[in-house]
Amino acid sequence: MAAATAMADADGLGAVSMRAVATALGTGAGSLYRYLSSRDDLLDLMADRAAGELRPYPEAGDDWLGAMLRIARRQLDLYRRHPWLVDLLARQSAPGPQSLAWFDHCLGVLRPVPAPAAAKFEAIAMMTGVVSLFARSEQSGPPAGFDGIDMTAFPHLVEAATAAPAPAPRRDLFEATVRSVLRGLLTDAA
Amino acid sequence: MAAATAMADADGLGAVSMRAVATALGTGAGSLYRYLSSRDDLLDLMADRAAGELRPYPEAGDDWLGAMLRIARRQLDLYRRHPWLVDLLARQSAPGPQSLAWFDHCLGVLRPVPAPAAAKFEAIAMMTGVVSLFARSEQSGPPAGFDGIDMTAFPHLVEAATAAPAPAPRRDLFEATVRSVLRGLLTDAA
DNA sequence: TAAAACTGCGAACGGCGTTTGCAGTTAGAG
DNA sequence: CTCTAACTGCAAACGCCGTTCGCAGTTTTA
Repeated sequence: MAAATAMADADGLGAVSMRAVATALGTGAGSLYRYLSSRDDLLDLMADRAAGELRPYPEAGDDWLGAMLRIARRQLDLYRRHPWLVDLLARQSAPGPQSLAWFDHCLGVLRPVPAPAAAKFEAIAMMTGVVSLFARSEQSGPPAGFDGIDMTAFPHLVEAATAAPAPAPRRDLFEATVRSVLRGLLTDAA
Repeated sequence: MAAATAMADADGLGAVSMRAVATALGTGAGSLYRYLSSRDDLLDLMADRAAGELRPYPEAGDDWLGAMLRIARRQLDLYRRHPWLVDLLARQSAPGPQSLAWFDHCLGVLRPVPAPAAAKFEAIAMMTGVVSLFARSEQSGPPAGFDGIDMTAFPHLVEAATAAPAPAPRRDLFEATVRSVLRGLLTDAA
């Protein structure tokens, strides 16, 4: 798991092949199957191990929203450290103990919130999703140039591109989004 | 593209192999490279073709938020029709003409909004991301059973699971989330 | 009519995840 | 102490994958 994680951090999930991991461990590809049932199994273990890095969990003072925001920031940091984690979020596999512990802590933070359990599940999932969106947009950099495209067909795009570069008031986009999503999903006041 | 799209709709992106597409077309795998530079190229073309299904674009009346919500609903419908599109969102490749046209239309809808162009870009991207999160959560079904796990370590999870099944007030979660994200990112009132 | 360019295509290459059978080692029973 | 059974590490092999290549057959150009 350590070897595979190091390789994924450096060169992405695609670099984590059974042969590469085995080579890093000084053995053959087939040997890994004494300890793992499949490559997906390895990926699951890596994901749960990384989820352990979310500790220590931010504790809720009297305001659950502030605690959830700190939790979201820790998630974002984790996704920055391990960009491949974002790709693993899509997969549907049984969550490991570390992931469950984190989820349990979130439920604990949300305990004073008067909302049904299902709503809290959805809110936590949506928060994780929003964090992953920000992580991904940070990774992918600027949105690719429009080279060799007839721009006359897209007037609004041209207008926006030629506008003033940026007045840059820019309050914290991440915090604002997470806050609005959580408040929108967990409180009656939309 | 039509053959590949049909296969992806039926069995997911993994079923779209060059050999499978070629077989459906009654030829060999290598022959496809006379028309495509790579498999990624095929995927890009499929994505842009699917983006064409977003037409006709909902027109903005006097309220841009309502128009954006209708646009988001059309996106969600598209992702339901073509679940594999969600997987393609992660890739960073030059957007095709259909995608650009859609994006341009969104900018047109947002024209009366007094926000910098960069904020509008971010808002549209975040809306697309949120839609993809909902599409994905619909696809993946219930979040996998907790079989053979020591639940005593996760008290809040147990409490939430054993709580009343669901009071089910449940206003429209999708619309509420999209609305809160757009208003949060494009208006001064957070 | 000859030459040049282009098209379709099957075979082949390297890499992948995974399976399998074989040596070498360890553990247990008589 | 010995024989046997179970387990471990491992390299070779299997069937996929995306992609490249060279060869025929056809069409365009001179």
